[in-house]
Amino acid sequence: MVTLADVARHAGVSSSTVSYALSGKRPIADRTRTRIEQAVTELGYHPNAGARALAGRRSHVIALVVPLHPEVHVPTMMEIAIAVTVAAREHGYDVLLLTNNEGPEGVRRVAATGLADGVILMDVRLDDDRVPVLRAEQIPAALIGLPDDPTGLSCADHDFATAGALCADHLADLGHRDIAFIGYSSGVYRRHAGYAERTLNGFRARAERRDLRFLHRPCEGSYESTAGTLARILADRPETTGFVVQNEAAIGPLLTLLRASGRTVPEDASVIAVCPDPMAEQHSPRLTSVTGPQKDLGQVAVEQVMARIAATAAGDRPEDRLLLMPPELVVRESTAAAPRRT
Amino acid sequence: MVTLADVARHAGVSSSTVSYALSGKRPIADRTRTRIEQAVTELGYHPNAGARALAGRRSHVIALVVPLHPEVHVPTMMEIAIAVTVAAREHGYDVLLLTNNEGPEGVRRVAATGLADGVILMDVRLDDDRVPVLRAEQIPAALIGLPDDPTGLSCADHDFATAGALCADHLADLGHRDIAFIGYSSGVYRRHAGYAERTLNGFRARAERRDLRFLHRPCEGSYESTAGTLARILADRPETTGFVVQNEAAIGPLLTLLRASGRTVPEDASVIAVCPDPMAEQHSPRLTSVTGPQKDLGQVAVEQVMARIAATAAGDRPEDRLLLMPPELVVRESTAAAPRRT
DNA sequence: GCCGTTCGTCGAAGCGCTTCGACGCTGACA
DNA sequence: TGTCAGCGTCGAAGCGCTTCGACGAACGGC
Repeated sequence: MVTLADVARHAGVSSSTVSYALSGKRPIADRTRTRIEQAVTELGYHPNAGARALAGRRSHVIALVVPLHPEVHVPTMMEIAIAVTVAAREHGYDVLLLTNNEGPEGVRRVAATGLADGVILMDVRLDDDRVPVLRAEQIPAALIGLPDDPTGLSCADHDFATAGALCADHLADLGHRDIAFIGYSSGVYRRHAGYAERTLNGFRARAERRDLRFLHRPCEGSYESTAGTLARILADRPETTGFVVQNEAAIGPLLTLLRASGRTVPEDASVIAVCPDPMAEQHSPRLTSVTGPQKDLGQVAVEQVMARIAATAAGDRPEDRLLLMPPELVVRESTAAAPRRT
Repeated sequence: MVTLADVARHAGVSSSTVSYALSGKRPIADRTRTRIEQAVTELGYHPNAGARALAGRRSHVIALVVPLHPEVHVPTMMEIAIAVTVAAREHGYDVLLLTNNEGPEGVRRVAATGLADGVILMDVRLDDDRVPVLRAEQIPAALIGLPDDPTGLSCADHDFATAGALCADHLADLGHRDIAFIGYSSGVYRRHAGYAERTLNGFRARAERRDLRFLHRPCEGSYESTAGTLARILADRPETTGFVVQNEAAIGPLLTLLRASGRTVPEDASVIAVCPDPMAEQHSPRLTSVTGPQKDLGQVAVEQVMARIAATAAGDRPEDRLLLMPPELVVRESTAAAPRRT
């Protein structure tokens, strides 16, 4: 193993000089620096992470807590996770993967042991039991999602309320009067997942303002459950012509079932999905959809933890940030003017 | 911050005694140990990870390299990743998330800096450029997947060749003579992803032995591309009655399209999927499928790195292990006896 | 009753890095 | 010409933990 001292000897300087040359925290003469850099490559020096963490009181690692619920849409989550690791690397940070099955204790553990300098929480519930831990231990953190009380925290999320409102507006503009909102399974709502509740609330408020009649139906997402959900909707409200779907798994079945029931999309029924663009693109017909960029969410979260880590290290009180990213509605082939009433 | 020394003072012993009491590496009197444990909880002591890594020459972290290719099935990958972190925790290890966009250099980096004690590689290609790095730097590693030359490595994977053979046998047993194998996009085969090639080879060998006629068609998995693929299959070989699908994304479209073309599954066409059980369950009709357990793969990989880390630390040469997990065929509703020839 | 063990504990020496204070130099300014 | 402010470098003191060797006490065997 090559150490700092080896590099120093090889370059004919003291080890503190090498340290400063590599960190840039003090000015070093150009000649000296190049000599050191050369020694580094010649010897193949890699600074020891443990020693660096110990002496510098920074592990250069952030923890990412990923959800385990079968309800979350895994590719979406994964896209955020990847964006987080990539963004973290740009700050010289690595990402520790934490699952939720250790509970809040896991978060405390990695922070208390100094394994991680900060934490990013995904799939934040309104009353999330990890949040009190963050506050009590003053752990630099960023949440992806919104707890009920975000004071003292940095949060980023899509503006799902607006997303819901956009759906209502779009269908109302097209002349639809009876809408069905097909959501996640009821467990998600019971768990108070913010994204589900906020979308629904945003939709509901705008729907009422626009004089829409609507039904909200949770749905497991399997073919059978979607069939049941749709059958009940059509039985309760046969005049329904607009569908809002916020459940990635239910989209495919819904389209198949509508077709099977003799309804053509978009001539007889309009479907608008709250889902990522690539997913909207791959169905047939391509779906009008509402979404925000996942990647940016991950990046923003990283910036937020970094800011909090820096502030905490400097002894300042970190600034709270709350960022709701505006969603965009993309009109594709699955929505059209409501059919004339018969 | 509470340190070992604080605990020692509080318990009235030396800090080395505390260290030994907590690690169990030397016998400590019961009375002393309980006193120490009490001090630990009273003070809320958490050992500092950096110091531990530095002094103990072990970071207690393994790196998990996840693929970025859009072709891999994300939920499957994530299931393995979760299984890995859970299994690692049981060994007192945490998991560092690495993406492939740093290339082989990322693997070298985490190992050389001592950030990670070992590495788990997912989505291993036959000629994987990370493998030479593992060998050159003697990095304790476990591969999920199979490179062309596994000497000096520990590998675990599903036995995809057998999976392919099971598919051929099942359809042959049911009397099908003309089979179409719908695979991943051609990029996957070009990339020499082992799982794709091995399944196909296993299928091909058994198909020939059983006198089956078959076509292999790569497929992107979108609705449109699946439609094109199916149309071409039926044009080239209209007498095709059996379908093997190894492409999670193509399953839904394929079923819809078969139905649309007037073929009932399983009466007119049998479909067998190489995919995880939950996915097979959620289609309609439920799919006969072949798969092995993802979770076990993650666990096995963790055991393998742990073994190699231990061996390396003890100065021994780690033992190579190659584990191919036998797949299982579950008959559900999508396969039946071939229709009588007309 | 003496020796050799084993058990339980201590002290000290690092692990490889960061960082603080100090110090010699050069150059600008009065 | 003397002074003072950087600049560039060095030495040393830790960071909090593990681990090695040592040592006293208790104990069994002859």
